[in-house]
Amino acid sequence: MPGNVNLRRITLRDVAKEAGVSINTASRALNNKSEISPETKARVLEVAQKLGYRPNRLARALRSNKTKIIGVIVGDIANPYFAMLIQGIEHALRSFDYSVILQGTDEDLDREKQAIEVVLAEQVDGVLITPTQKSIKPVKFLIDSGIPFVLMSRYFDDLETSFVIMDDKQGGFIATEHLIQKGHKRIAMINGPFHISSAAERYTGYLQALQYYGLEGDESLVVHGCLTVKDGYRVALRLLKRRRRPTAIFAFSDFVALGVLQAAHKLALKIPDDLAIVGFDDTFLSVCTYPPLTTVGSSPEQLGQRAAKLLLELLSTKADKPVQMRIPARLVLRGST
Amino acid sequence: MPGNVNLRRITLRDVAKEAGVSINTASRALNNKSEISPETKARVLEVAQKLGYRPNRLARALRSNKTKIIGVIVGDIANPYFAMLIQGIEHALRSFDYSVILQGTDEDLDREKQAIEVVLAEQVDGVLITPTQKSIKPVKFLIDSGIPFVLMSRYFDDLETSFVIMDDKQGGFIATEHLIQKGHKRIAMINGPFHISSAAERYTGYLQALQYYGLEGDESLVVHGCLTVKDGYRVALRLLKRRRRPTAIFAFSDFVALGVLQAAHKLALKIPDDLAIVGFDDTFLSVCTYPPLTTVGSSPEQLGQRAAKLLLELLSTKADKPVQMRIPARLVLRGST
DNA sequence: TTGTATGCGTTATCAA
DNA sequence: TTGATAACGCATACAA
Repeated sequence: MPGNVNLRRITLRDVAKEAGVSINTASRALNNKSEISPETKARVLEVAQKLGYRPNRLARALRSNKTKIIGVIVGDIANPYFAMLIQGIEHALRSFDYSVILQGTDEDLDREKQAIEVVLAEQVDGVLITPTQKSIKPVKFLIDSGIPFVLMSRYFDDLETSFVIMDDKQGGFIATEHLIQKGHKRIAMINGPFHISSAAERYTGYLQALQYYGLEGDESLVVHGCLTVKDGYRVALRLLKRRRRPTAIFAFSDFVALGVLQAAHKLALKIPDDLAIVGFDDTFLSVCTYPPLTTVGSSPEQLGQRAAKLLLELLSTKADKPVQMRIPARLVLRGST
Repeated sequence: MPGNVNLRRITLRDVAKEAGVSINTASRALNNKSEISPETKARVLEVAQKLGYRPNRLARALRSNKTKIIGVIVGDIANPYFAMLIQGIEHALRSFDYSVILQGTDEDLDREKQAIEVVLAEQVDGVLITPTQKSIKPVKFLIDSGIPFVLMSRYFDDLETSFVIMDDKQGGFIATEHLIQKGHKRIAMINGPFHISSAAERYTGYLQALQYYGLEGDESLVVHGCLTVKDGYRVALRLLKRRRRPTAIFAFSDFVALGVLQAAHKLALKIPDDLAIVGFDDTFLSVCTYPPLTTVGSSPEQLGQRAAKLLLELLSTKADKPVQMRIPARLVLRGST
């Protein structure tokens, strides 16, 4: 780490001069181009090393139209699900010399548009986004812009884009199935906002499981629109105070399940005896509670990694046909069921 | 949102030509420079608007040596404390047209060095960092590099840098004082790694409070080195299984306190009757548990915001003397004490 | 295999 | 008040 405060930054020109070659030869040496003799290349590399040359990414980006930066847009950074997603992305991109510019939308449409404008303004090479799905417009805008992007966790049925999502329908099914097999008959679902594809699909899976096992659904046991711990707490409290209360709750996410757990504790219900709870996403939260949460999914980190890798492929191959991945959900048994 | 796929991006030259002025006049108009007639300026602005001109940040950055990007380096993005910190930063920077490049260190020294190299390579205008403090080197390197930066949450006693931290000593004091006033005599502390300034200072505050109120400390009730929920769980379990177990635990963070809570539930201890718990940081976690956590601090979001604003000031004023802020800690009473 | 020269889109320095 | 022109550091078409 040569920390040269005063010295001007070493440029390619410096390296070239010192190595006694043209600036262009130096460039080729450093970029692993083929048309160059091994000796020259070695010499240039050595000099570059000696001088502590660091390419100016700005200049390179300006010239090559590639910033090596990826725009990442998620709902809420403080939500553990997104935090883990981001970690996975960062992890996957690190080794490929890509950086991440982060934007949060707070699940707000205007903020989503704004976030997209920002990352486009930064001329990122690609975008990873969890769309709010409050409108299809921002994503359409992304398509029109021509920039490669991958949707994460959510997708649009009527839009031909690349995405990496969970198999949410299946996830909803196995979560519900599990509760049924544990003997539960009154299974509530505290679901996310219905315009979000994952919420809609998990709900479908829930219904299918009930039907498959011959249980009749009870619409009054289903609440949509919950995203936060507070939502989960509030709704669970209401459901659990009913006369014929549910004996099991399938929550949209671990985050929401945390609120359910809180409500259960508040009402002094024993978990899982008085109430069984299944979360979703398999975030670290699910092992942080007492009892630990039974949950469905596969680590958000993995989803983030896959989305990042997919985007990189899209960037390199220029393949124009969208790639769509559904990660199978699995049940992670812990103490809450 | 004019989404022009095919069309070449509008440049300053286009605007200039269309407005019938020189490229340079156009530049002045768009950058609010003074030496320009109001009419010309108005015309240029209008044309720019009509054409949907977006300045190329890369070119601008290359020329002006200002990327309008801030490097943010934190321990662990998935830790709610850091997640909230990041949110605060993002929030504060958004309105000033700065973007954020994010790097996580996992509290690892090599990764910290690497992260710094990355943000420097991206030529960020400034850095916000929560140093691992496993070594002073990375921060020294930052100093040598000449780039403006602000330490967050942690500082080095023997280093003259700008920082924004909590008043951790005071925080440790009031947390402990609160427990003492609740009648507790055997107060354990599950502390963070001692090389981290906040851990060291909270411990000092803890000791001072004990002394101030005439309680004698018991070294066996103090454990350093805990950062995660799992750490908190493991250590709390051990402490609580002792014959003479503590009746209160002061945890290094809400995150650690979550583990303590888990252990308490596991042992079927009633909170706060059998065991009182105080967390630290006032993260959203503290309202997500049952019972909600009494905690100390002031929202990490605020700290992030202040650090970001301070950095912006440093960037604009070029003031060379470090600015150091200590945010007073306050006790947030909730259900766990 | 190597070097020369040009341009990426800005901002800044000078003259006009 | 304006305009021509030179950078910024790099990559690349083309010539040698």
